[in-house]
Amino acid sequence: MNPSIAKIAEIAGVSTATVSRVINNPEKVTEKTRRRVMQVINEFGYVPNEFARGLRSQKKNMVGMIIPSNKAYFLYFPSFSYFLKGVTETLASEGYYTIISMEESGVDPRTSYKNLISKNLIDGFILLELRENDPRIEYLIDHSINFVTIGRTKKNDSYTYVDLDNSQGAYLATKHLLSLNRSKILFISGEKKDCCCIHRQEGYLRALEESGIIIDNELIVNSDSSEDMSFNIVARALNQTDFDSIFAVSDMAAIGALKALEFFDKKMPVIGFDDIPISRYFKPPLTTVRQPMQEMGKLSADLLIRKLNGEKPKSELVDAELIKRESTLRFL
Amino acid sequence: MNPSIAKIAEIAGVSTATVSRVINNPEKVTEKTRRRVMQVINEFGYVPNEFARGLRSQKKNMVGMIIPSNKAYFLYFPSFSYFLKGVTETLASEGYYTIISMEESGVDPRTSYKNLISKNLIDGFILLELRENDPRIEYLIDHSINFVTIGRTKKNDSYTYVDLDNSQGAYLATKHLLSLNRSKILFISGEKKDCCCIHRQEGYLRALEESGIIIDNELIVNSDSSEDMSFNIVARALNQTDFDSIFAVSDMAAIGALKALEFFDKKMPVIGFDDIPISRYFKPPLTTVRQPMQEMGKLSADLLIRKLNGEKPKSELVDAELIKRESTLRFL
DNA sequence: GATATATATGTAAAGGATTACATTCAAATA
DNA sequence: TATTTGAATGTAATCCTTTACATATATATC
Repeated sequence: MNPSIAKIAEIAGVSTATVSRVINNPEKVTEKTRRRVMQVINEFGYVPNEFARGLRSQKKNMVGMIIPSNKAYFLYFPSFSYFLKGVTETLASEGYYTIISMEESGVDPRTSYKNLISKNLIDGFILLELRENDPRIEYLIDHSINFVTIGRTKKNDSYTYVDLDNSQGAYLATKHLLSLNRSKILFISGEKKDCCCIHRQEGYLRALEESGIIIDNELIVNSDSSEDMSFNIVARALNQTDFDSIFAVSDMAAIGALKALEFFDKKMPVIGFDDIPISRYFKPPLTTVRQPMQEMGKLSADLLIRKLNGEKPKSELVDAELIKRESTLRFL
Repeated sequence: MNPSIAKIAEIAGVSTATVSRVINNPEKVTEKTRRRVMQVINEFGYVPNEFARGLRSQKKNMVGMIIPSNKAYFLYFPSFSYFLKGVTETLASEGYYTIISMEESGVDPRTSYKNLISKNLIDGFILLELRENDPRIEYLIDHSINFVTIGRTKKNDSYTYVDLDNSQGAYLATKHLLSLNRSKILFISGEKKDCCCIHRQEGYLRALEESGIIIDNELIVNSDSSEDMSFNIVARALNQTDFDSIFAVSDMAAIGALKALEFFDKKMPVIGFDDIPISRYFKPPLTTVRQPMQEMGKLSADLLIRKLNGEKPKSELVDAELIKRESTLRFL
């Protein structure tokens, strides 16, 4: 079907080695022969066979991404798709392909990685939904596989990450609530081991401390970030705890909170995190913290490519943006 | 790193051919040698190198999916992610990998396909967002590349598709409005060439005709399915046209319509299409038509696999489901 | 028991590139 | 002009499988 390098070489009157050089190391070839070979390549529409190339050179031009398949992640997906766009477009521009698969639930999170690695299919990975002590990190380092994570663990000097400055995002959100003269802020966090949540809690605490407010541990609650659990948490808290505003670690949790408030006919400012599309359309529209998803996708792909080229790029922390909407503004 | 087939063969005391048979055609090997070879394979954790395999056998175990990158599609993504889950999990279970990339805007829609095909990287494709006279269909048929489409064109006997029964979905929606004693239904359609829209319009017309209602072409309007355009359409229609309910071709368009109604302080039943997550959370919660996305993903992957195995599977039409919510129920 | 047939296994080519090493050729130096 | 040096090109091995074909072994038939 497609002509092989041998055919191109024959027609151009050179060896296959020279054709290969024209493609991969043009500087090692005379201007004159380069021209001639390129002409034949173009004329015949020759494109190197990726399988042959990958087999011989061990460079596969493939990057893997294994997507968490829990429901929460899916709701979050609209923003995620911008991330995906950033990743795939950047990778494609450097000749890499993106292989995706879904995380299998109920198995060791390393299985999918193991699978792709042992098949010799992948140059590197982009890791999503990082957790403290994530076993994938050690596994990939042990197998000398290149990777970049989205998010970072506490011990983060042994790998390259792209992370939202979650702490700063939470700090902005908390400051915003403080500026509305709310000081008893219920913080609905997520799972304890979730790296994002840890940093967000940090930002929340920092803002409070900065304003000289004494931390009340009663006001910090863990959840699974779901709407339902958040509803229940707020419903219970309304009886048991004294609070005047809510900062939730995800938009869905914030929505659950708003529903609980509405149900019990209470009103107070609520902030979420992520800026999923629902937030804009919810009534009241939800104040939230937005991540530059596409940029993060781009960045992570960039860093990975540089790692694959043997560089040691520095990790990146990107800024969060507070999006103010009715759910807090109506308390101005 | 990973042991090669030669090493396994040596240790098991057989030829590489036999090892290969154990893996690919176990029925051609004695029970006894199969056992022995399998034991060595397991012991050393041998996994065939996909690049070598793909090169030699021309079976690449890769399926490509090129994702529309327009904003509308991204909002729709949460459901799309279920589709993706269906696709990747089904493909993975048969040993296929999923390569994704983003459609480049402003270029021939065939470019990305061309690229992957010429690199000899892909066994087949799943095509999204089909249009009437979609140039990709002819292109792929011409190059004898296997593919399955989501959606179908008018002329659909030359390829295999999975499609929602859009006509039936629209029929259900229209019937529902009729049951609320609304007969002057404004139909906000999408782009004229969009296959979905064509079928949805068909269902709308069928329901009306069945009830003996004379079609008023004034009531059928094309749009880009966006919230804004839909808002404007309804705003204008309120002055110029006589209608008592709205059926929009997408949830975002329905939301635009609801906002326009609210803005002009009018009330009437509105139905959307797709059941994006926003619909459930919008006020009023939106009546809409749901597609079984995960099932469609599964089905399309199934059909593609069967095509790759040389079968000629029949296309599939799946049922739509009407999800009744406040946006119509409050007019009961 | 000899022959024909079927089954299991082995040998080696092929798939299409990259690349270490060898060779050729031209320019630079003495 | 003879010699050295460096750049351009070619030769052939290599990456790791699969598979057509050849051979060996077991089974069935007469």
